Parts: sequence; structure tokens; C-alpha cells
Amino acid sequence: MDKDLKACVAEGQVFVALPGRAVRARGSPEIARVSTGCSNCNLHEICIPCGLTGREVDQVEELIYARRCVKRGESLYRAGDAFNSLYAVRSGFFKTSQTLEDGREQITAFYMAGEIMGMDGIGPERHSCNAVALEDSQVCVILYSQLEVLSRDLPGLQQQFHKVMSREIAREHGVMLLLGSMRAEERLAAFLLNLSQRFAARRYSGREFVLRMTREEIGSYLGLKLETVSRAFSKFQEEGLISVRHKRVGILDAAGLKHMIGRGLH
Amino acid sequence: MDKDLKACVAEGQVFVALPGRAVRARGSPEIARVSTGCSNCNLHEICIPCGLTGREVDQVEELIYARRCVKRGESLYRAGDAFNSLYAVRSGFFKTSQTLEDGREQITAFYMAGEIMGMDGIGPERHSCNAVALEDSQVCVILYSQLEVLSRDLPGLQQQFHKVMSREIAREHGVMLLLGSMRAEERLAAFLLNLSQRFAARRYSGREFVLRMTREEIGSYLGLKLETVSRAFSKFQEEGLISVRHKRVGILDAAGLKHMIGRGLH
DNA sequence: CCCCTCTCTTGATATGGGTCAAACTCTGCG
DNA sequence: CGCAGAGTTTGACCCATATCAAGAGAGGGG
Repeated sequence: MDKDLKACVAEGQVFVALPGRAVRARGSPEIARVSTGCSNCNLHEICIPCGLTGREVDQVEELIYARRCVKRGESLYRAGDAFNSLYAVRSGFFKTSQTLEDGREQITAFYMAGEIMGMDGIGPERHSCNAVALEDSQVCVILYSQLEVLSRDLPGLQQQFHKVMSREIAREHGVMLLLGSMRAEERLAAFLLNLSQRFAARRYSGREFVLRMTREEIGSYLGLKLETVSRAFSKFQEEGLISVRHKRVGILDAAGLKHMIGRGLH
Repeated sequence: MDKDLKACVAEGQVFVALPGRAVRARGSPEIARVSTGCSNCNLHEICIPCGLTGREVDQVEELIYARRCVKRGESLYRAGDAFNSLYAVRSGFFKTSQTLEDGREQITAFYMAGEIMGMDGIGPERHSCNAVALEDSQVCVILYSQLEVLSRDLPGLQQQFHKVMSREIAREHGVMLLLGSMRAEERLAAFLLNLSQRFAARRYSGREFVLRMTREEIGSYLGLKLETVSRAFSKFQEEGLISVRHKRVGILDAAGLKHMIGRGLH
């Protein structure tokens, strides 16, 4: 794993020093911990430490092997890479995608702060998709082997980790429903409402936000072409459901958007 | 959970006595165990006990709270039901589906012997989809609370469980690729190859098998209408890739099927 | 700060798969 | 054993979304 670190540095990826550790070695753990640990992270209600006691959160901090910066457009990992760790988004925005031989790309998820990436790698022990930053981002690197060990001692951590995986499965069921059974406009409405909720859960505005992804990426996620996405945006705007100006979206009528999903053709 | 059992019995569901337990109480554990336990189950290489030592498998057997019979067309659980247990398919065949308000149904998975159902319920603590038997089936009921406890003591069990969840995530990524990026015939080809592999892994013929689901159910899973599925079957048959006669399918040219996936339009 | 490139919008046209319809074929039940 | 109903096949037609095209706008790198 130290090898892993060196390899990454060699590739030009930036690692953030973890003062919590460095300083602890110098003998003033409290202050150091507060400066970067999970307990001080404003995402702890969403991320892995959710529901744990203060003491437990301190132990979970030990899982964070490093922080890693990923610039916009760069890969965090690629399909086929050996699997060692999960990644918690600390800041920024990611997409994961799978590719067909002829180059067709399917985006399988967008990840924002507090969400965990890489769980599909546990089974095959290698990553099965590509993770790319959509803006300059930072992730917490969670060594999976340590997570396994620690979650044997902390039932709360075990539970939370299982819930995180389970929710990923449930989320994907939702996407399958969307891709398999919804029409273009329903898909986009569901997508916007989902983004809105997730921003709101992070105490950002759910009513107004900036899309981090292009129309093409939205289309890839929703199984549509970018032109279809663009047209649906325009139609929603005409109907007063949203306001769009390029990547800036305002949700004007969330109830109206909800209402158009799953109610048949009219 | 005893309540759970009574409720189910009241609904007319059949439970299979677990002689392993009853007999153990009478003092001859070995014989009893062999008659029904995981160690004797021909699925143990696929199912939860995969990779565990004999001694560990004995402990895992304790997880199986009951066996339950589900007749063709009956529900194992429904969306909204409280989540208590996972289910391992012992014999038979299941579908899970999600439904939109207007009745559109999306089948999210088909499960065959040795596969684990219900993992999407862990996070929300209730099932989020419906599980229906496509033929008379039997499942092993795995109490989730006990699985949590036992997997703290058995690292091998913990690992295997994480792998099972992870593979479910990876499988769904594959389905998303299929639904979002493939054309009708590619989808059906991918579906048939997947079924074929899974039958083969269970030492059934991967070259010839009987579909347990209708064209409509295949269509629902693949995001297509039943007529489209039927036409694709006919086309594959004309091209000599498969033989179909209603639910009986023969794979005549697996390489040919593989070749038509992900290679662009021609 | 400006240019270049990437992204987005909108229109015209094409088409894959959906919809509707009818006939055929199993299967299971009386 | 035969009938009813569910499931399947196939044809004709249509529509939602893809495809192709062109121009406008925005933002990031030098």
C-alpha cells in the first residue's frame, strides 16, 4: 500500500498531508484531529461515520489512509485497476462509467460529497468501472482491508457500511426503473429531483444549483442523447417547471416535476 | 421474528421443518446436519458459505432460520414489508420488480439457485421491491441480525457477504450498461449469454435450457416490449445463433452472440 | 483579456422499437 | 380429452427519440 502511494505520486496525483497523524506523532493529538478528522468533517452525518459515537468516530478516522486530490477530468481509478480501497468524496464531484468495446460509454453514477465510491470492486478485487472527477476534488482513501478489520470490532461501523452498500443497490434499482420503464422527460425529471434532494441533504440549496456534468453526461446516465436532454430542459422551462441557463438550474415547481413521473402518458 | 413466522404461516406459506435443528435437540447433531445443512448443499460453492472451512460452514448453518416454500406466482416479500432476513434460493427461480404508480413494472433481477435476494432492504430496513417465484421454489431464510453478529466472528463469512453485495452492485452496473447503451438485439444476446453462464456454473447445461420467464418478463427486464423480444428471438434463430421453441432455448453459436454486443451497428 | 474550443440549442429528417391487431400454440384444468 | 386462457408470433403502422446539421454562447488557458 505504500507502494500504491508512491505509484500514485509518481503519476502526478496530489496527496494531502494528514496533519492529524503527523501531529499526533509529535504528541498533541486533540488539536490535530480536530483539524482534519471525520469528527470535524461536516459530512459525518452522510458519510461512513453516520450514527457512530464520538469515540467510534475517532477509530474510524484511523481508516483514512490518505487524502487524495483529483483534478477535473482526471481519473481516480480505472476499470481493471487492482482494488485496495474505497473512496469517500470529501469535496468535488465524480462520475463512474463503463465502456463498451466500440466506445459507447454508460455513466453508472454521479457521486457528491460524503458518498462512497468503489464498492463494485470488492467482489472481483479489481475496479470494474472508471471514476473521473468532474471538478477539482478531494477524496478520503479508505483502505478496505482495515475497514474489514475495524468493522468486526465496531458493530455500528459494520451496520453503516452494510447500509451504504445496500443503498447503492437500491439506488441502482431506481436507475434500472428509470432506464427500463420511463420516457425521456420522466427520466430527466427524476434526475433533477434526485440531485435537488442530495444537494438539500448537504445543506446546499435544493432549489438552485449548478450542474457539474455536461448534457452529454446527463444523457449517458439517463440513456438518452444530449439533444434529447437539451430539448427536455427547454420544454421544462417553457412549462415553468424549472429555469435553466446552461449549467445553472432552478427548480421552480418540484411538485410538478414529481407529478409527471409514473403517471402514464398524459 | 417468531411473529414473522406465524404471520407467514397464517398467510398460507409453507415452511419446511429443519430436521438439523429438531434432531440436534434430541442429541444426534451430525446425522441431522448432513441431511439438510449448508455443508451438504450442492450450492455451497456459489452461495454464502463459499470459501469457508467445514467448521465455519457448520456455524453458518445456524443462520438459516427456516426454509420456506413459495409456489409459482406467489410473493416471497413485497415492497414496503419490514426487512428482517435475506433469502438464499435453494431451488426454483424468482424475479424481483419495482412498480411505478401507473402500473408499469420493471423487473430488476432474476434469481436462481444459490443467489441471495433482499439486500436492498438493509439500508431502509424494509424491502423496496417485490420478489415473486416464477416456479415452485424453496428459499433459506437468513436472519440478517444473526448474519451481522456471526460475520463479526468469521472473517471469511464477512468477506463472502461483502463480495455477494459487491457483485450485486457490479451486476446492476452491467444492467445499466445494457439498458442505457445497447440496442434491442444486443440486450437479448447479453441476457441469453448471462443465463447460459449461470446455468453452466450450476452444472446444468449452458447450451440448452428452459426459460422460466415469459417474453413479457424478459422484455421488462431488458427495457423492451414483448413483441420486440419475440422478434429478436426469431431473428437469432433465422441467423442460426440459437434455436427457440417457446421456452426451450438452445445456444448454437455463443461466440456469434458475444460478437454482436458492443461492436457498433454492423 | 481574448481567442479557441467545448458545450448547448434548435431545426429537419430518419428509424428502432412501440402499439395495435389477429392468428396460432401450448398448458393445465375440468 | 377437449376447451379456455395464457403466452407467443407475425404483420402493419406510428411515434418518441436518434441522427444530422448549423449556429450561438461560455469559459478556461495562454
